[in-house]
Amino acid sequence: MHGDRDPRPTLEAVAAHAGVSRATVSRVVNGGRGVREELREQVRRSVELLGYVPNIAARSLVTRRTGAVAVVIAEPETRVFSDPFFAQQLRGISRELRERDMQLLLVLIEQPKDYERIGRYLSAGHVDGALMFSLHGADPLAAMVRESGLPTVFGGRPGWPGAETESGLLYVDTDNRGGARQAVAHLRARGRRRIAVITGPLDQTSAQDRLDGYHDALAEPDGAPRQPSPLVAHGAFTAEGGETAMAELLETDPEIDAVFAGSDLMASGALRTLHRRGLRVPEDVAVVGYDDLEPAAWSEPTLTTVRQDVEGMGSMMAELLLRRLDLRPGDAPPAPVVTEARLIVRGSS
Amino acid sequence: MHGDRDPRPTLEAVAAHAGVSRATVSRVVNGGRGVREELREQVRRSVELLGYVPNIAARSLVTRRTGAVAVVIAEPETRVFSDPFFAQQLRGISRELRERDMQLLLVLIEQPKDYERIGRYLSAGHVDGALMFSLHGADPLAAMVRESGLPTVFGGRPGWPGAETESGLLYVDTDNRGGARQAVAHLRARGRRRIAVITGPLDQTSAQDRLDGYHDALAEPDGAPRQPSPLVAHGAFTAEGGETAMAELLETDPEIDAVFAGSDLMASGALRTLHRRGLRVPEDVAVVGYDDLEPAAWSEPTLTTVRQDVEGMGSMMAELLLRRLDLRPGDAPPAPVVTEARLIVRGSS
DNA sequence: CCAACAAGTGAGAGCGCTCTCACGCCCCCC
DNA sequence: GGGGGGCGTGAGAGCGCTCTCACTTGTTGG
Repeated sequence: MHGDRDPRPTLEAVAAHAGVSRATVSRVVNGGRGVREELREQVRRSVELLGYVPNIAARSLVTRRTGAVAVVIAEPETRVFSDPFFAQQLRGISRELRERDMQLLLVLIEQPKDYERIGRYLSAGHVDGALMFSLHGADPLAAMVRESGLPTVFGGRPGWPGAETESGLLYVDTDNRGGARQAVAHLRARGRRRIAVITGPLDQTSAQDRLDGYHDALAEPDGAPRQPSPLVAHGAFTAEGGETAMAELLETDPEIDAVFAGSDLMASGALRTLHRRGLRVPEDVAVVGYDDLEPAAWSEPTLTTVRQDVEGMGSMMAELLLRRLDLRPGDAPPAPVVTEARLIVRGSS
Repeated sequence: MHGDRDPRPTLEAVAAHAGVSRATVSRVVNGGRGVREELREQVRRSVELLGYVPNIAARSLVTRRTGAVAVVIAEPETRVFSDPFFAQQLRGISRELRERDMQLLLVLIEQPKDYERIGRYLSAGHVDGALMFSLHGADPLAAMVRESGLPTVFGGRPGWPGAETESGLLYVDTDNRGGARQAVAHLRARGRRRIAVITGPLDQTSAQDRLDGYHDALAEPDGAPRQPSPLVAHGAFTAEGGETAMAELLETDPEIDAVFAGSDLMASGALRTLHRRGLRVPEDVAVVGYDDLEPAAWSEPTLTTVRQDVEGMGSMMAELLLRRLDLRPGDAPPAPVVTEARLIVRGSS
């Protein structure tokens, strides 16, 4: 019942079995360079036969590498976590790490008091690097990471003051601005002339960038008359927020004929408000979302939205971090990555 | 740039600084029993001053404890992972583990070939225990775990052949059968007399249990005439599945006046089919879901559903595992936990 | 033919910690 | 007053691994 997992063979045992020294077995186990093919094969057989698995604790004690990467998800609001987004990124990350035999340590931050502890933890050398998500504005973690020197890759462009000019900062972002621009340009191409925007919290660069893209698109000359002024409301990336934002917008300007929501969730909220007011989508008001989450394809009508390769972003983050970890003194450091965003046209526009 | 995280003080350094032996510092760091209060305080000061953090690799090398728990999510279908369910459970787990200074190793299984590797990994002593989710029928992991003797707690009652009688099996489940019974009883109380059910994949106990609950409720005498026969369709726990299942049901029996879907997702699919056929909800057909996920509250009409304390289940799983790990020879082993399910009545019934 | 060198292998130290054991001290009891 | 027991402390072994260094062999060039 108790599981006799202990009599695990050690390097020593394998060495004895294969009739070689510990050092040789170690060499074989770690790549096998500099060992005669014949011997190598013999060691491999012994490893197989005895079911040898290296003890990572012992290994990392001497190599000073833990073989683990922390994935830190700061979650001041519950919202963040019911988001399929993370799940998908995590998946990409997991795949990449698994290929490199690295472990994924999941660190969830819920309360402010967790911060200090986790900062300590991360700088204590328990992991080789960290992946961090959705930091808001000047998140304390950012500073901690910088001080500790822990190699870190951020999910989404960090937005703390001075982040743009910080050198060596690593992140994977999607082209939020370009995606938003596409969305709004699409609405204009459809003949919409009073296009509103519902933004997320502007202390996240993704929300700010999407808003910027909206402005970009409005400013682009396309032959049609310019929209008198931008129409902006804030929705906090939640469905409820989208609902009230849409209501506000209609209050401000009942003539609105299109709305670009900074997330599918907010778009779904907006849709509800429009339904309730008896406005038809897309006939009266066209709606475009952002993210292309599953529900986007199910909503009534199906949602035109902007898709990003979420899983790919996850694996890129991991890859970037691994490259950074493998960096040799002479090498050029890796650079941030910005992935493409693509408009998916469906029924709502 | 490179982060000079290395000159971390060791036990030795703290001992020297405090003028005591390594052993004493170790004692203080690990609970401080058997050390004079005065000395203890002095050691604590040194620890604080030098910023000492124990090297877990060294520690676990000798204690044979890793201080880590694997959370294994087998995910043959993508569906599983876009499910807010896991996210919430993970959160409960994370909270519990954090309190005990244990680490959460996330292990995602995507491909069949991952199984063997992960089985090896788990039995290799890299973690002290494992938490496993949503195993289908006779998942290979179950056998691996059993063989390796790795302490494990399952999320959801395991369903492999013989699992019921296996002693020492630990899991946390919700009262699926009771929840389903409540749902269907509620429909009958509302005067519905032709109640259909849309089930999930029956190789998962949760789906089977909910179906059993449906049958239970139909069999309960309540004064009203008995429904001639059960009406069952399968929906695979997806929205699309719910959609087609509902269509099949209406095909079979156009007189259906209520449907109990084994998940909110399937209920939302059913809702779409009903809409499309011009059937009104709840006037013509009442709908009840299961899970109480966010979208349940947003659908049109809002969905009557069965709620379970997902986050609580997560922390219970962790707690159960930790109790199991701390078990001393004489102690009574912990037992599985089944949490309550509660019907939430909303607009669709 | 021997020095110079490369390649393959083994011996041994040591990573930072825990834990057993022995030692010294003080208190108590006969 | 001496022996026994408890408590607090330190010395030292050893967890399983990697890595440096020295050694042995085989190969090459002068």
